[in-house]
Amino acid sequence: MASLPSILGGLDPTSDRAVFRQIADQLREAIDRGRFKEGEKLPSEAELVEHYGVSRMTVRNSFSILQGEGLVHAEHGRGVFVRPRPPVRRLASDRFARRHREQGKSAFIVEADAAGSHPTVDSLEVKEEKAGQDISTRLGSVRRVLARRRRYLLDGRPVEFATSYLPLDIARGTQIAEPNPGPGGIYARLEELGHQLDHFEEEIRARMPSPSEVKTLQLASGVPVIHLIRTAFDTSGRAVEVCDTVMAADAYVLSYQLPAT
Amino acid sequence: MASLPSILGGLDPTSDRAVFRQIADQLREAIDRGRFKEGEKLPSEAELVEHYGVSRMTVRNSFSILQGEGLVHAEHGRGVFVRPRPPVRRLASDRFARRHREQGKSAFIVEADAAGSHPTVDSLEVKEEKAGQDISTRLGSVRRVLARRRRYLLDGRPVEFATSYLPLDIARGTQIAEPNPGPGGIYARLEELGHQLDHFEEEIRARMPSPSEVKTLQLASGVPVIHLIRTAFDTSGRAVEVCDTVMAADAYVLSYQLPAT
DNA sequence: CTTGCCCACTCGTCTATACGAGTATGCGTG
DNA sequence: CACGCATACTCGTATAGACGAGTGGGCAAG
Repeated sequence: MASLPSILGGLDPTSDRAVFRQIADQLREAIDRGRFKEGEKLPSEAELVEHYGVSRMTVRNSFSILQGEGLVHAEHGRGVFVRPRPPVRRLASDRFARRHREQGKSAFIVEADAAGSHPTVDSLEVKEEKAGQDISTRLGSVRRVLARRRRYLLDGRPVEFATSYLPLDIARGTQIAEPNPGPGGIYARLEELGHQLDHFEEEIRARMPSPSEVKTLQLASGVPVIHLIRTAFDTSGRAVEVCDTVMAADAYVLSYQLPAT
Repeated sequence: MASLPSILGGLDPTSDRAVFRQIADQLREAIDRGRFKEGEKLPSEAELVEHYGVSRMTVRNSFSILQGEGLVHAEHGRGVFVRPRPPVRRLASDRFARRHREQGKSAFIVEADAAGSHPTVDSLEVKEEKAGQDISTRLGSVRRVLARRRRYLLDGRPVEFATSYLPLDIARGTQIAEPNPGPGGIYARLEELGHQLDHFEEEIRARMPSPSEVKTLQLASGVPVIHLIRTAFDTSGRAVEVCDTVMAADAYVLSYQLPAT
């Protein structure tokens, strides 16, 4: 690494911009310009204290800004690093097309394999439970539902946590209530049970994660989540499934095709 | 407000959870339980210092956690407040349907009026410029483009900043290059120019805002942005427009309909 | 009564210090 | 050579204090 003064400038005492913001600005710009590359270690707190002639808390304050922006992450005992942009998983709007369902594996496994990643599914939980207000409304005022919870990982990194809710009168006693729903997933089973799927409705929000989501998805600070709620409708117009998904936003790009008609 | 000890508990010195995290946990839980309501003022730093018997920086540290989660926001000289969840704007996937285009006003104005909000559009800029790498690729290797920039506000609050890029050979000299593109917007003009629209492609990402986005959208800390890139294709398969939109995530829910075929 | 100022309270910024805990390296011992 | 420990360096947590600046209410002067 080049010497600090050659990368970072000095402070402007006449500026009304707070010192810790000025430091954050300089570090951010250096990162943007590629003076610090992805995964690279930034100068230590002590070095910056020395360089700028400020106290350590001021430097830490600067780092905390960059952390909130998702630009860097600190590792206890090692240093502060430029956060690498992880490879993203693209979700195409045709990902539930029937033709993708004919094969054996789940959509997640197939896609990940194709992308050369190592996919895993864990924390599988299948149980009957009371539907929350929102789920109940979306499914048409059902009281109890079958909930299928699972977490998806790519190369060991959790990227998505999803829960499917199905009305008991549809799912109870079927393979949908089993941990392994069989080839083509629960959508294939639903169609076999006579619920020909007609269309899906997806609602998308983005927000900062709750503490429990941070834990489940092992999220770095400064990484939002995408909250997707999908409702599946059969040809009779009935909502047959609601899938509530929370995704690490830095791992996904969602893609949709809209007709212009 | 009830007395502090009745709302907030004490600290657990035996816990290995940091004190400032314990305080943040208690405040978060109190907010979730509704002990502090939306827009309500939290106890001041001094009060919490007194209640917990810790130093002021520790309390501020707790607040900064909650701020990062988007739960609270501080106002200089006034206090720390529970951040109200603003009314959200729903974007339906049929928002570009031709029938919505026949009327005079823009989609944004019509929707906002219907929702009882007061819509504004400002920072209008229309100019020719060099296309960036990404835009150029999406439009099919064009070098220069017409860029239309505008910011949308609801009841005075900025919620969205959008830039439309169009190939010069299509847009130059037409009403599309005027500040006011006329009734139905640029999509109506494109169709009049013989570019019958076929479909749109939308890419969605979520991330923390850059400092300039924080400024433009007046974002509170802990609010991510939704980054949407829409490409419009005409019936010949040509990309005729790319619209790059950055939205305040707390102001939007995106909604899509997908066929199951 | 109105105006304007003062003051108390609030958060914002910054310093200086202390100790704890995780990481990595190198050196000395076996 | 291999192992283990000491040590230096890193960030994490917490204290105590100081001054600045925005807000709002009360009080005094006009």
